[in-house]
Amino acid sequence: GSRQIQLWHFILELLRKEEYHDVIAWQGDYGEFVIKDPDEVARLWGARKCKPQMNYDKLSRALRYYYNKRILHKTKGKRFTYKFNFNKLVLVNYPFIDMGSTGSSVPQSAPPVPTGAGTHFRFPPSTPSEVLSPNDDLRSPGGMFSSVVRRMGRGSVSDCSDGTSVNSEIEEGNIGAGEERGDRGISGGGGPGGGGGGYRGIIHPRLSHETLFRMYGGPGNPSLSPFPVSPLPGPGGAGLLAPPLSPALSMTPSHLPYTPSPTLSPMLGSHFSFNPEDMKRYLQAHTQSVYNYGLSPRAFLQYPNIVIPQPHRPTADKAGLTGERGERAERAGPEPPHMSPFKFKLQPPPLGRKQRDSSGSGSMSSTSGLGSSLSFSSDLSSASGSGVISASSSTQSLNSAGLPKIKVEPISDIESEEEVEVTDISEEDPDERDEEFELFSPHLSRAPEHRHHHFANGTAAPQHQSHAEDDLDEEVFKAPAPPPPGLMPFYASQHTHSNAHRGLPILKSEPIDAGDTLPPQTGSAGAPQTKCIPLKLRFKRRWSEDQRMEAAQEESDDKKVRPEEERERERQSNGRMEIEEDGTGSGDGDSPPPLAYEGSLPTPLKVSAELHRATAQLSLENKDC
DNA sequence: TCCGGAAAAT
DNA sequence: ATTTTCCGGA
Repeated sequence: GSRQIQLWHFILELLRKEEYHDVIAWQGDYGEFVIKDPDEVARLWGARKCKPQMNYDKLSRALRYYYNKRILHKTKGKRFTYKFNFNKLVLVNYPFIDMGSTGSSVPQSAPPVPTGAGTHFRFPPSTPSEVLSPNDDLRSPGGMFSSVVRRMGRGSVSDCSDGTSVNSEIEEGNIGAGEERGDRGISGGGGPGGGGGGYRGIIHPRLSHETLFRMYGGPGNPSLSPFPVSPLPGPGGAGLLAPPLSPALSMTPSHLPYTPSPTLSPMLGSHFSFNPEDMKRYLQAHTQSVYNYGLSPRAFLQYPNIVIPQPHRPTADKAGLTGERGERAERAGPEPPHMSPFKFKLQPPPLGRKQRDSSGSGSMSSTSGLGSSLSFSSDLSSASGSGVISASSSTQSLNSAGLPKIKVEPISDIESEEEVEVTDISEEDPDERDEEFELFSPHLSRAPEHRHHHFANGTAAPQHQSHAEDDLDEEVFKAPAPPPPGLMPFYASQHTHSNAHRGLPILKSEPIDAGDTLPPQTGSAGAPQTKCIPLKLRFKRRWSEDQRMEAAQEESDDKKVRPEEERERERQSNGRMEIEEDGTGSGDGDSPPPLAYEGSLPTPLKVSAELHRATAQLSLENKDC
């Protein structure tokens, strides 16, 4: 039944609608949400699935199945609280988003930074585009909740045989009133504060719907049914109209380039897609968070388009400890704006080749600097074709601005990865690394060229790592399909300045070579890679960043797989107690994302804006029972 | 409450 | 393949 809506999609749907804030809402941080009214959520879910007998017990069982899939985790110690593994959900699917250019707007809800290191650090270097497009959009009213929903031809109304008849609010987000809302809900009138009343009152659902539809070029794609999901009466209330609703759109004159269509949708099986713009932002945020958390930069490897500020690193210094790079950050100027708080090794630009390339710039990818050098083998990718190889890596080119951009080497560059992992990120838990690795590099393959390239660099290292173990991953996490060519313009439009020259990412397809594959590190970082690791061992670790912070209250992984360690860790974690509670007073100031719901929500929500945004854009289809 | 095994249902 | 149902156990 992958065809049908999946529970996590549904949850996300609910989460992004303030109508349901009384029932389920983001709380805590970074993907954490609380089911405030389990019965209601179950009821809604049951309605959607036409399973009147649904109850929280069953629903929660379904949620538990997500644990191993790593879509969700339980936040221990907090009742009815779960957490999305958002990274996976998003990043994996939108590797092609260029994070480099988007501006500094990311700050927001990057999850709490443990060390505080992140403060001065801004991942996305400021760029011209940043200037041009102020990030204020983040806060702007309509921003985050616009969404595009793709519906099946008949998807709009699903009728359950039983009388429940409730399906729809979610599906129809915009339709007039929710029938069932009446019963519980938002009784006060629209949840958040009864005061203003829900946005429904403010925006005419219909109107907004139409408007958006239009914006998206709806006519062209009838299947699209964008609608505003959130009120966000912005300051001045101006935000109600369509344009404001989607800052992304407004910023992107030609948002049209990205027209979610079934075929184009990155998520193949699931009908779930994000607006590229938002994704871009999200990714930025994520990136920042990665930095903040001191995660392995490896995460970036999967995203060729990501430009990482180059710490000065003329030559290959392998063990380069991080120390030095730390502080010279220069903003504008031809130099890379930031240094990364953590140490990682960037792939040295292949000098000789680089130059050649710059002149020749034959095929896009390598020259473009951003071209993706990776390919994801996904259903689509196969469809889309095969393989081109992007050149590797590192060719970096100066952008028009003259900023040297360095692209982190995709998987192919094992060496650097290893370096990173082993040398630099000591803190990092091997497991996590694995996780990350796996998370972000679903199905990658190396092109032969890469190898050569590497050697040329002198970095010939035992490369493996391409690891192909994603078999474990679920569909949802499958590698994203290569961005449709049509999408690319998106970037260009966004970043005319620096990125315009970039070529389209190219897909390279390469059969996964088992031999090459490097199994995720199982534990010993330093240990030599073993070619074959038992499947069990390879099982992915569930968590990544925040998990660690949160202290491990969460089990690290599948007990089954690695019983011993896990258990232990878990024990420790359990020992820990959770203090967080709701927040009334917590000074934390939950930061509901920049969104201002109207006024303020009754309940302080601490939500990761990125999460919000991203989820806001998701679309799902198929609501038929 | 939460966790998962098991089996059935879709 | 995912979810529903049922359920014993912590």
